[in-house]
Amino acid sequence: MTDVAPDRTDPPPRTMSRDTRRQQLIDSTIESLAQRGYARTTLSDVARTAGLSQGLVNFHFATKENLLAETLAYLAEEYRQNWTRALERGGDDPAQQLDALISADFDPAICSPQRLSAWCSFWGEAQSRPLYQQQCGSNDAVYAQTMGDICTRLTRQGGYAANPVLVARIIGATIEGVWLDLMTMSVPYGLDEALATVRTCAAMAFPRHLGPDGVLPAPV
Amino acid sequence: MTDVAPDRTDPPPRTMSRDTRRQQLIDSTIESLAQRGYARTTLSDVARTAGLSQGLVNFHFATKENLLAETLAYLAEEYRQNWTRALERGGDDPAQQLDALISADFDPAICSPQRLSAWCSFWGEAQSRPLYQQQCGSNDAVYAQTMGDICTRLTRQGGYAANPVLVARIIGATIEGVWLDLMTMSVPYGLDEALATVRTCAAMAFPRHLGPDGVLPAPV
DNA sequence: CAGATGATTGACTGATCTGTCAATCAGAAG
DNA sequence: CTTCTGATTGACAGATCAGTCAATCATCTG
Repeated sequence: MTDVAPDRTDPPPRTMSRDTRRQQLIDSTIESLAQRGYARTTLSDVARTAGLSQGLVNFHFATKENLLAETLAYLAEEYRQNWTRALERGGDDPAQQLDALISADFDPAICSPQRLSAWCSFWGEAQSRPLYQQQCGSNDAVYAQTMGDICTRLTRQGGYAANPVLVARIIGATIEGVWLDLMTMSVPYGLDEALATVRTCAAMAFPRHLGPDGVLPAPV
Repeated sequence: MTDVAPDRTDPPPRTMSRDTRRQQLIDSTIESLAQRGYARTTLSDVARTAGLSQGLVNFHFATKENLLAETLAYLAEEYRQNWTRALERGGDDPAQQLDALISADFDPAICSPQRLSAWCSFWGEAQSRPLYQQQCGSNDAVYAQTMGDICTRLTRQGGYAANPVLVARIIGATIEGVWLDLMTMSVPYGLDEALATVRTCAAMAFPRHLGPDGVLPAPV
């Protein structure tokens, strides 16, 4: 909850190792989730992947459940920061913002096979674990609200007829569906094609502002 | 593989009990997956839910892995039959067929919270289990191909400009994304609103044939 | 160098779960 | 009624895993 990102690093060399180890173990957890799935991920796996002894996992995270909860929190925060920063770079134009939001979701750093697999592991278990569901849900709600606001402004600005909340839901659902495609298809398409797919979806809703390759040049 | 659906029931009373038990245990497995998730589903759970002794699960399915594989096969077949039959009732008109395919995916029998949870459990594990991945993937490929064909015909017939394969992918992704919404949102919208969302997506692609409430009356 | 603090190890424990199996039971066949 | 076949039970063995803990190691402080 309090210390997700490794901050305050430079001056004191004493506890630096603690955050390093925690991050190392979280990384190993993500890797193990991706390679072996949630059900078969053990603390021994995580420790071995990190090249550490298994007792250390309990030392730093107390319980397995806590390790997994903090791993999910890390992924959620990483994801949130990614689209938040992309949005800041998008300026004030809603079309630019919408495209920034979409593009951010297919940033290779966020959308790697490993990350997608880890996310999917949590989705599969979240349904029966209120803690996970809450963690996924609260973040998604903020994202959906942001997407809704952007679509509302773009609809108003461009004089579009469709219900912007519904359009935002469609675009958001398409993003999640394309993610699932990237995971479950035996021969998935690439990130560029995934991005083009969602952009095309957005272009169907806002054809005078967006195209399959991003924001259109001249809004007249 | 061979006997998924409970057929040949009436005349011989001898082995009827075998298929009954198998189906009973598969139903219990789905229930347990939905309530406790994949990782915490045990053979004892499944047996207790079915009101049977735990030894019986191994007697009928040999291994836990086999039970889960057959449960996934049952879900996949149930899903396949649902959209296949809906498509048969859709006649030859591609617009009718597309709407039938979309509607079928939100049939309460298929799209219940329990079924969605069970599916998501398998998705979460499928990444690391080739058997599951293959089973999910092969079915999805047929579905995607069918959706692609229908969109191709509708595009040709209606003189639409967009790439039908891309449109089919968008509609399919939206369906999967809406499913995820139904699972992960703390306050999800209803099946009617889910269906309206996907129909609106299809209407953006084929505005002269489809609307938010289904097939439009007059194709002129 | 000596002492203190915190990180690290790996063996161990207790609990849980899967799969086995001998014994039992129910119903059909003779 | 007796026999036979297949379903069913529940106890059990073997394996795995999460969490504990005493001992060790590294590093910093005085």
